[in-house]
Amino acid sequence: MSESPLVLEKFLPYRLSVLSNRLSAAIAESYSRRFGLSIPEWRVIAVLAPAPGISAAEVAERTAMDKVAVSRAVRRLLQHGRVRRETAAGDRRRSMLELTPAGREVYDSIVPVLRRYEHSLLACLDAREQERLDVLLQRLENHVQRLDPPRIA
Amino acid sequence: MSESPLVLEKFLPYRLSVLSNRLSAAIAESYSRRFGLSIPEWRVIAVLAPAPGISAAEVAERTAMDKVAVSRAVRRLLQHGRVRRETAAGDRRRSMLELTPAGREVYDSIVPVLRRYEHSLLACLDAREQERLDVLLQRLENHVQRLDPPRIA
DNA sequence: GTTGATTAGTTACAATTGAAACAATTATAG
DNA sequence: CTATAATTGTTTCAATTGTAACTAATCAAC
Repeated sequence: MSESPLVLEKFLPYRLSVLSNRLSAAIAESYSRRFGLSIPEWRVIAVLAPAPGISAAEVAERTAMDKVAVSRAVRRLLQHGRVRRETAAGDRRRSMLELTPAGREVYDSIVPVLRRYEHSLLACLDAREQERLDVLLQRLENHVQRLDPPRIA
Repeated sequence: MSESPLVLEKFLPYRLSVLSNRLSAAIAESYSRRFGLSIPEWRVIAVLAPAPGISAAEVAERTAMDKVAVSRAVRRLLQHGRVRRETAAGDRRRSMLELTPAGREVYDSIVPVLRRYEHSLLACLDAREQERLDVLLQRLENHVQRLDPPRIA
């Protein structure tokens, strides 16, 4: 019999999961409805826009997606004419990806909406609190990497 | 052409998503390896432990899962003898769920491990910072609910 | 150069998930 | 009562995802 039960609503990883899922769902709904984009597709677009010419592996790194997910997202983006792919000169395994004008249009339509949404989300915090949140998250982000995974008996 | 690109690594919903996914994956790995539990199954166990007798719908509410996911998790827990189900007296649609001794054992094995993990996660913040994080998350949690979803043009 | 190991990316198959339709029971309206 | 609606939970089918195996190209060692 455990002394005090673990209350899910107070358990940090669970709280982050619920909050994050709500946000992701709300956001994904908007660009899915308008452009038929999945979350992985949007993420690929988001990193290609400011860094044209990077490879699929680099996309995977920057989006925290695995290479299979990137491959599938890229294929659909190619099919819809939103991304262009060339083979890298000097290494024919590597691809060079960039947005097409159509892809750029999608990006340009979505960015201001997401900015507004983030803004209205953060409206419940004043400037100092926003700064604190940023610092705290950064700390957690760095720390999680080095953390030993939990091990059961 | 958007004035300044949206940098994914600084976009709050994305940051929360990556952080939360890392945490969930690390945690799920531990109880999956040891007990063959999925995340939904663990969540069902976690809410049944302190609230025996609740219905599937109540489980869904408390875990932020949808009823289909609860149904499937419960079925597997029943199969493994970790949960017991009765029909509610007075409403034969409703089920009454509770952990079996085997289910309770699983719970009791996992809880201290998750506590330790949360503790070592929070070790990168001092007491005041932990308090701040709690307040900020609570504010965001409340706020997100009332927020209009983002709408693209 | 040739062999073996690595790396980039894709494909195939299984497992998970989500949306909609469904059966069974209870509640509501007349 | 009876008909309609609403609720609880399950099932079904399609889409998404994850793991592992795979192809092709490059690198490293000798």
